[in-house]
Amino acid sequence: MTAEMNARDRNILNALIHNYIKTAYPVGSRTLTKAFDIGLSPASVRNIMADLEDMGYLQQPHPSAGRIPTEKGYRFYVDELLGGTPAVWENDFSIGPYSFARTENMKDLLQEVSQLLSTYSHCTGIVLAPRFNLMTFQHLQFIRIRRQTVLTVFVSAEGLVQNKVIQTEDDFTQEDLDRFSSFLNERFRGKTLQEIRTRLLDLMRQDKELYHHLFQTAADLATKALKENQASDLFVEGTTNIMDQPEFSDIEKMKSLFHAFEEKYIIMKFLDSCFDQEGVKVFVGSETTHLGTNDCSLVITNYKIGDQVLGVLGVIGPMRMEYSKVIPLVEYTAKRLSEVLEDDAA
Amino acid sequence: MTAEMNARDRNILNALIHNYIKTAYPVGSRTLTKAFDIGLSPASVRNIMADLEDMGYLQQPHPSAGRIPTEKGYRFYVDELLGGTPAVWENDFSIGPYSFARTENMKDLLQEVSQLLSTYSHCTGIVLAPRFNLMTFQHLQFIRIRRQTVLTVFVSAEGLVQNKVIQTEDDFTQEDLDRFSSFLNERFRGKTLQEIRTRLLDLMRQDKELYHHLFQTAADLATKALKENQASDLFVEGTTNIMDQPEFSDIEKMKSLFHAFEEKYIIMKFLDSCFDQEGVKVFVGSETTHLGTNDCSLVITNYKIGDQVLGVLGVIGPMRMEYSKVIPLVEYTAKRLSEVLEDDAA
DNA sequence: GTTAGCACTCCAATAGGTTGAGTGCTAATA
DNA sequence: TATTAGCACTCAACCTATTGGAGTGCTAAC
Repeated sequence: MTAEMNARDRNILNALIHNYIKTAYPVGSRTLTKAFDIGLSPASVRNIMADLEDMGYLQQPHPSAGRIPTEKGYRFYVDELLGGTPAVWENDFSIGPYSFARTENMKDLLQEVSQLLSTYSHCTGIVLAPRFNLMTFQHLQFIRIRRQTVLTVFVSAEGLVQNKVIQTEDDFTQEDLDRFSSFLNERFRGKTLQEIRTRLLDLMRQDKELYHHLFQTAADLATKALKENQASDLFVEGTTNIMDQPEFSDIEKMKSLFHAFEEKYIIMKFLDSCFDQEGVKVFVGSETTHLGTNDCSLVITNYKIGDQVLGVLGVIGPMRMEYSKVIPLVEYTAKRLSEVLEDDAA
Repeated sequence: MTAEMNARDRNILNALIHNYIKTAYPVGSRTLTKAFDIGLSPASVRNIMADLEDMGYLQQPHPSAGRIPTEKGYRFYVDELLGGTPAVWENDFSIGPYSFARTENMKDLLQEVSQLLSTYSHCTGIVLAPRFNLMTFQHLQFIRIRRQTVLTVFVSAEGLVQNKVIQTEDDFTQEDLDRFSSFLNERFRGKTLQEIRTRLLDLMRQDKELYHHLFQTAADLATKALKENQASDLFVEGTTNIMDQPEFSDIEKMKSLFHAFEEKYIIMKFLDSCFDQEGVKVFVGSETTHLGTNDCSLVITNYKIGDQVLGVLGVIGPMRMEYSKVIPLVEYTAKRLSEVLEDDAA
């Protein structure tokens, strides 16, 4: 039953999926022989298509219609038929003036990247901002806002800025706070937050008497300031692109997807789980069910500085998306972003 | 033709619009006499409805259907039929636990307000963050990021924080920057940015020799830091609520509205223009055409500290929205937000 | 001025008929 | 044995009545 696929079968499946991605209509045997130069008659193609359906790669919307790919079909297409060298598949994906400015503002940069992903893919672009945890300490500043209330400003070496308001037990003057700041900055610059946090914990656990009061207080403030922050940001752009896709003429499907766009943590949780996986990952159909949808695909990869993974970016679109363009696009974009950030950090 | 409307006409119009808002179906004469206790027969109601149609308040989707309100009808309903004391119309709009915490983080607060507006209105909530210009100076801090690059952190008395990265001609040490900061903070605390900006301009125009070098440089940095910023933020929540409305089963209509949600400046520009108008403003149908839609209504008002208007908040929804609930909701929310901010500033 | 009655209109839902794209199967072909 | 031509069949999509129901406008009676 689940026999091995020969070259001819693969060829047919490939052509059919290509055609369906382009037209969004079920593909019949005749159409296929006309559009692609397979050296076979429609009748032969029909036999092969019937086999492919038996194997679970194709399905018929209704008994006398053409075939459309199943989820398994897409999976096979992505894994086997597109080959192994993404950048080559369609490196003519007319990237044109695809270069984002070395923006001073990290948020603007990430939003622009998301925007570009959406523009070139005609789907929705997503960029998960760097995880707070993984950033490198550059500067921490305390600013007195009012009694017992302090604004903390953290600047990472990567250029990301995080503000946080904290409450303190004592009421410090700005001069006190400045002293804490410079004390911490001297010691922590260049270390990752993760390192710093564990070190802070260790030190604070030790006997208070052993340490200078200044240090104790500064460490306390720093701990509060650098505490695992509110979830980092997610940039979602080009959501309206998705409304053009015929598969979303069903309002209910669209609603569940937009719900995920609105409640960003849904998507973030998903992206987080793929944080450490290398290379471009493709999730098809029910593999994205955590987003509240079964009809979407997700193409993502991570971006980094050196070996340090920072965040995740990619594209959300209908299952019937142009993988042959989107996968290289996502790969290329991540590479470019990594480069830009690396230049910046240098 | 456009004769004066008598009490009976108004009564019918009122009942009809109420019914249509509830059901979203065209309302016939029979339905009306059954649902509301008007002391008239369907035939009489029909005559009146025909008059109201002549006057432009009602229309028929097709010749033998019931009537639905026109834009003019809604306008009249909002202006004349709802009466003049919003808070009283339906003060039972079950506000329940409607109280937002005195959040430390202004952004979270405004987002929460937007969320609440959407939840209670079943439409989309929008909150325009305070205009940068109108805020009161509390603290300005400079943080050296790298050569000739400085992060400026501005804290307003209202509790809003703005970060901005600027380039400088000279390469200052952190000590230099700290001196500039404290110099400026001493002089400017409590003044509005508008005041400060004009004063900075005046002073910088004067002969450089007259002034201390420190002041010149500090003023230069401050000018850059406080320059009319990127547009302030807009918080849009509950966009999926709108998908439930039958009027948006037409994807094209929905798309244009979501386009406005995505390109926030479209909405912001509109809100900006209503900045100084007192009280709750209602825009019906084509009056919201700047948002790229003709089928929506917008209910907004401003919020403030004392007499100082800070920003704008409100609700976007279909023309057929529950004005009698939404208008008091918007008014009440603005009042509550103003109170919270006032408490905070004190 | 109000209302009952009636003829009329039009949408919406239903059923029947036709078309066209596509299939599966079988028998003929290379 | 693999491939193909031919044929009968299926089903969605479309068009065309047909019907039922809700609602109107008008007129005549109250």
